[in-house]
Amino acid sequence: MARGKVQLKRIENHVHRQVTFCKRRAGLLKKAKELSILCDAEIGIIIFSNHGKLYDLATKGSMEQLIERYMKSTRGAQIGEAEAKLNLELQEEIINLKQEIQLLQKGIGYLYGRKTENMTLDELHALEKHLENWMCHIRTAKMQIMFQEIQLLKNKEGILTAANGYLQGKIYEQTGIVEMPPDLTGFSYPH
Amino acid sequence: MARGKVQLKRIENHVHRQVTFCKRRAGLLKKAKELSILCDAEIGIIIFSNHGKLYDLATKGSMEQLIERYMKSTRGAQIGEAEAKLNLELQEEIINLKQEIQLLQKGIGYLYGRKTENMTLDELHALEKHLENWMCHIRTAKMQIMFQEIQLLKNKEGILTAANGYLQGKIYEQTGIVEMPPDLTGFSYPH
DNA sequence: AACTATTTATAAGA
DNA sequence: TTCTTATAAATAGTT
Repeated sequence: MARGKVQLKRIENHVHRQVTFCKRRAGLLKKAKELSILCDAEIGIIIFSNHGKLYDLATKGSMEQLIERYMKSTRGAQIGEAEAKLNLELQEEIINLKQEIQLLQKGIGYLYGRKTENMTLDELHALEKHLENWMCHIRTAKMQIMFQEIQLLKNKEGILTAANGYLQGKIYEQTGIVEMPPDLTGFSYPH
Repeated sequence: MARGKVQLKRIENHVHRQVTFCKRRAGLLKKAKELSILCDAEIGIIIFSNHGKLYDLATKGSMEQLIERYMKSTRGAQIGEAEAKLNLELQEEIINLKQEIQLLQKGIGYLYGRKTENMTLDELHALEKHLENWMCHIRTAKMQIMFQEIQLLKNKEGILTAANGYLQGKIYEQTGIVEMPPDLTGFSYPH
């Protein structure tokens, strides 16, 4: 626009392009600010240089707000907002659940008398003993369940071993060959 | 910029403002397109008129893509993605908390005398961990109380020792005799 | 970064 | 709105 018309195409000279980018970018942003002030408009400009560097401008409020407004204007509602709302709901639910847990824990505490906050040393001692006792019971229960499982597995093993022997006998009858099961060396069958 | 300088402030005349908005908006968008082509830049412009009407321009791709790029450029990750992730995490936490509540409810049932028949091995494991955690808290509370008592006793000891010395001095003043307290051998006064 | 010859944008008027 | 035109602003090429 001065000392020679410019062709509307990519400037190939690297330095020249960089200088022009600098000048025109400043001009563009200035024009945008003027338009915003003169005509009371909300304007946002995002510029990525060919090297990926970001330049931006938002008159009136932040670019985020402007983008929000843009989203609302182009689509009915914005996805992000719905997600944010859901997030808040979930967080509330978590708070509620945590309160419920606290309540339950207090309920357990009350079983033994009082809240732990106001308890004396002796009471804490007593509670600790109770809890140890409870844990002992739980461990016993666990042991029982595990023992039962072991019994069950042993039974299964016995049945399988018997079936195995039967099948081997069958094979011997028919072929005269003593067929052994596949390699199970190192695998022991306890009784 | 012609036939008279313009003041950089809101144009009060409604019609005049509307005309200027039209002209300058066109100019701004033209300049943006030129800059984009000449300097190989990606540019987005969002304009809301004072009446809320939207005008926009995105060189290279869509405004959505540009906003995506802007988001990535300004923050490390994108809000939407981060929120979606957060949502999943929150939902997981809710599930965990609900399980915890079930566990505690079952545990309370057990406390009241019911047997552990209705609890699985995993549940018993988890309950055990809970109790261990609780016991840990209780032990911490105990330690704090004991530490406070020790501090209190040390203070008392200091006061009594001082009083003792004062009284011995008094006795010596009046009788010339160094009066020792009753037999406390084997009892040490730490500092 | 500063300078200026030109081009471009645009304010006011029609 | 659009066209015209005088003038302000922007800026390409140069230093």
